Amino acid sequence: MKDKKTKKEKAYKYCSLDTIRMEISKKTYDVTKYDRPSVTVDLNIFTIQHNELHVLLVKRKAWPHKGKWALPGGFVHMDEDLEQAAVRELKEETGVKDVYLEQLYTFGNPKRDPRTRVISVAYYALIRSKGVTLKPSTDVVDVKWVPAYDLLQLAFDHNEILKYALQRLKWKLEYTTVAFQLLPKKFTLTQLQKVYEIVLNKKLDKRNFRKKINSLDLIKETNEYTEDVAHRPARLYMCKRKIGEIVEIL
Amino acid sequence: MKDKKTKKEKAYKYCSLDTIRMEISKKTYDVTKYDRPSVTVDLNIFTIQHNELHVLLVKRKAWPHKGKWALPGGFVHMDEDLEQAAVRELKEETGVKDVYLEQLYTFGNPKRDPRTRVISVAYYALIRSKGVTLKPSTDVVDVKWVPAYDLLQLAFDHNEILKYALQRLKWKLEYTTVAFQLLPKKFTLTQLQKVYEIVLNKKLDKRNFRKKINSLDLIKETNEYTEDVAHRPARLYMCKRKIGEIVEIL
DNA sequence: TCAAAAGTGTTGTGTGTACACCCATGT
DNA sequence: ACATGGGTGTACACACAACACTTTTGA
Repeated sequence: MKDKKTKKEKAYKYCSLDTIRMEISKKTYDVTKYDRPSVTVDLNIFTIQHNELHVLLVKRKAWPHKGKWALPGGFVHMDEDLEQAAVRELKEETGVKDVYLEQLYTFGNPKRDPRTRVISVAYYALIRSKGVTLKPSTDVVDVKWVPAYDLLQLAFDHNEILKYALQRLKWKLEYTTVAFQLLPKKFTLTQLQKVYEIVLNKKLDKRNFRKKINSLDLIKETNEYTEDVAHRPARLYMCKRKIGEIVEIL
Repeated sequence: MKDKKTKKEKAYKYCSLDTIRMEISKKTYDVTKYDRPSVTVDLNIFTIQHNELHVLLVKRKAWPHKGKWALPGGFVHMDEDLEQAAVRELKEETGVKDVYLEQLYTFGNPKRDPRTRVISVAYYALIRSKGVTLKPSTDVVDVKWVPAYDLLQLAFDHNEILKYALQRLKWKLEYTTVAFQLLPKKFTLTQLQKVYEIVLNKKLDKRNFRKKINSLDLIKETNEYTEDVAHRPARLYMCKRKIGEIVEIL
């Protein structure tokens, strides 16, 4: 082992600079000989508004699909991690920040973008839309929340991506603690139940839901109650767990 | 609507070729102005041999990580789908073909490859290793099956990728019908149970396992039995379902 | 006093788990 | 006859589903 290493070092020591350059170019040959695709990130950002699940869309300013609605996203820079790129693009294009992103899937159909070969790594996240101000960047004409189940014609293959994200979201809700990301820090049990009903798109039994949530040690009660409501005030709860933790919920 | 289209066509009709070229270059500006990363696929191919889970590895011929074991994989060509690339690389590097691949995750740490920025889309698959002949391509020194839980030092971030694949594999086995991919077309219930015990790495109760499998309508019995065994022959079964179908099994 | 949502238990049904013995074959 | 894995049933515990009435507040 040691002998070999010494030998190798020696070999390099007496090489001319050109030989070393050639050596390097040989070594990187397989990397540089191919054309490279572009890589983008696309983001599925969900929230709940008016008792409906919404997704964040941007209106495209430029060709291709100029004027169409699309998922926010953009090109990955050479020196940044994929998730970093996603966070950056989201902030740049929409003004939304501080979200916990999760990777969804990578879409690589060679024809999905007419400009060139573009491979897109899709991410998704859930946020509380209260207090978030959307500000379209110079790259897009507009940003808005759209009901996630509206069959809008999106740019590129973004309909497919969104469909996939919605599927994953349902699964995540049943098996992890992500639902709490859609709620304020302090929430009522009915609000929590609504989140499940909206995303899973089915009615749930109040008593069974509460029994289940209580049995899971997910939340702790506070001594605060909803105020100024025209009915009995509801106790507020807080989530005990880390976001995204895996727990079988429903 | 119709009016707009006519207008656009007219606009182009009277443009000089140069104007059109400029137009196109403006349109594609955002795509071409960035350096592009390379994109690879990496494959986690699993099988069962000698009552142990094995993963397919190749020994690297060239820098970087020359001589180290790595997951098979390689660069995605400009005109091929990601999964196509995975299938091609697998066949080229190892001789393995006809596998049902599933996408795992995309790894994009900027430093994961010392040559340049390389983003890797990881895939995984389960195969029956009986009858598969491994033949290393000219790109690699060797190909072999390695026990999946052996803590081998792999090239790049392949240890991390493999760990992730093993986790996903366990999940897949419990919630889908992938286990059958590790078995011959006709198999005994004990063989099926072994697959679960090996991958999940825990003993299962024979009677409960059979009861569960039978209740799920996954398999149909044949009238064939194992032959030449030094004990009571076992009935052979076949899978009724499509591979990868989602069914809660354990 | 009415409207509106909050909050609270019991019972039946089905599913998972633990557990031990006889059977068919080859040597 | 013995070693080896094949094949089968029951009892208990626990989780899930269905279901209705009282409480508290503001208007």
